[in-house]
Amino acid sequence: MPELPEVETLKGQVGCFCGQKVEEVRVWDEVLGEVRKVEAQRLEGLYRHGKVLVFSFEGVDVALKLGVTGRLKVGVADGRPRASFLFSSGEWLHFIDPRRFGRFVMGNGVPRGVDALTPGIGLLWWEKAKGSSRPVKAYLMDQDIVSGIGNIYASEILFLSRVHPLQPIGDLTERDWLQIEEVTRGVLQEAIEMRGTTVSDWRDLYGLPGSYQHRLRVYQREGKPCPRCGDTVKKFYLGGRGTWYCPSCQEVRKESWRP
DNA sequence: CCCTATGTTCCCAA
DNA sequence: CTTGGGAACATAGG
Repeated sequence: MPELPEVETLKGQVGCFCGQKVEEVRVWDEVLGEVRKVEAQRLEGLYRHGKVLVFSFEGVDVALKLGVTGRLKVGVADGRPRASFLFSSGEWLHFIDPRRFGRFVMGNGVPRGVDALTPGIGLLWWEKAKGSSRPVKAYLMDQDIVSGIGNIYASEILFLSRVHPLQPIGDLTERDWLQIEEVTRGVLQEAIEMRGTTVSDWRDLYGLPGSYQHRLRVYQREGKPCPRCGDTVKKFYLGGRGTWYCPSCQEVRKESWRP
């Protein structure tokens, strides 16, 4: 799951716990034992940086990294929680995470790259891409440059930008990057409005799936027709991750001159 | 049994 | 130094 739109969805929904005190913490997976420190503390605010949701308590910030299958559920837990929090309203907030890659990081979580919804990321991408031959898909997913984009949205953003996933980033122009920024913002905002993408585990705070999966153009659509030109969507692996694209719409561009 | 899967991090090699 | 591949983390599902 959890890329930027899913985490933003949770942030909005968890907002109802702001101002409340944590009456009790139950830890079912001792790896997460440190999170007991929030007991008896008031939740003062919530913010999101990339894929990380930060709970700001009176005395400490707790950054939640959801990993692959992490999610939050209010009320009755569907699945076995790794940790549960009782708030003063009497409601439980459960952290469910079958693959157990998620973590609570105590203390001021160090922000990494710039959040993907920050205006100006196109120019940032352009500046940092100069002279590099990295494939653009890996670059969009590099959380140390711009944080929040994962495997699903990277594929969709590149399709809508008409850029091949293997495109060397140093050969893209300023204009290309500004276009990619615009597409990125559009995709992420639309996915937030649709409460994220449920292709397997993702559910929102109330246990409901998102609906952006119905809007996917290429992700996990190998062999199906491209929604723009009708050609067949292809798949390959990049960095161990499935990568989908339309071979007609997304061609690798190269500079006309080479040093 | 085999393969795949929304994330991150580390090691190794070209 | 840069980049890609693979493994590890751990589990579920087709």
